[in-house]
Amino acid sequence: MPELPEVETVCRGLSHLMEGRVLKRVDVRRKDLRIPFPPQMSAKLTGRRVMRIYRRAKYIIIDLDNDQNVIAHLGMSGRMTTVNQGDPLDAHDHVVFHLDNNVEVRFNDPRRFGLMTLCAKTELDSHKFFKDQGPDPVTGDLTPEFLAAALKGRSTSIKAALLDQRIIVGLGNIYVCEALFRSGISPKRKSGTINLERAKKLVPEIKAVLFEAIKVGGSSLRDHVQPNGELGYFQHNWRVYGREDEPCRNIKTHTSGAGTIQRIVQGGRSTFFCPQCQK
DNA sequence: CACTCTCCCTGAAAGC
DNA sequence: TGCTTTCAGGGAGAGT
Repeated sequence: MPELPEVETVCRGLSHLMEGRVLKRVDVRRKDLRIPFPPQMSAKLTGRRVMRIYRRAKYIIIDLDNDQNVIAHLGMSGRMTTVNQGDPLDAHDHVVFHLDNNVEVRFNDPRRFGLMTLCAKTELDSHKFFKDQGPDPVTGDLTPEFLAAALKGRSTSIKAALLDQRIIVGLGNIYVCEALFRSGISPKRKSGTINLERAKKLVPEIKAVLFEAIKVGGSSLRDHVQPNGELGYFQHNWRVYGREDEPCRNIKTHTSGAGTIQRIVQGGRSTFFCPQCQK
């Protein structure tokens, strides 16, 4: 599931492959993903040079040599792969970029929760995807003071609040669970009770879990591309996510008997946590 | 406005 | 073994 670190790693791989290259041809192989592709997207991209590729929240931004940006989101099953020109297509290869060095980059997304669209550069900040978004924990100015203020008076759970991209961007289900565990904060706690003292524990752990994942992603992939051509995915060792009924790994509790990781459902989504360590 | 719920989609895994 | 059911989840929009 691509969250901030995976998108960051995909962007670095795409930068390596695509920056400076001309899009010789772009095949758009269906009419939509989560939203329709813009009219004439293939024609609008053909002949353009890729100037820069970067991450904004969980979106991939491709900066072209005209007034346009490509905006892409991987949803939950979206992947970018690279192959040599002419390799057999997969049924879920929805967009194929043919570069001017005979390399192909493909946007593959079986579940089609992803999207790809175009936006004038001057309208990017005011685009509906971005205009209400909170700060970025990695590149932005997320501080304990900001988070405590943003959560003040809210009755919803801290788990739900951290998934809300209007408060802060980049976190998905996995990293929210991991950051709360590392902070010793219960996912069930009301957001409004995250005072400055608790925010001072939480914010550094949000940043740490994301930075660590980006570092692993960057170092585990040669040139950010795996042997199978896939960009941006790597092995993780989660402390709580997906570990229901397994022993808690928090060393501090082991002296008094380790807790057991529990799974609960919040907002229709699984939350993993240690009731003993997280209060 | 704050908050919760439902839906979109397919493939892997679990259940029978 | 083979079929059916369940689950995963980001974000939009509807509903309370």
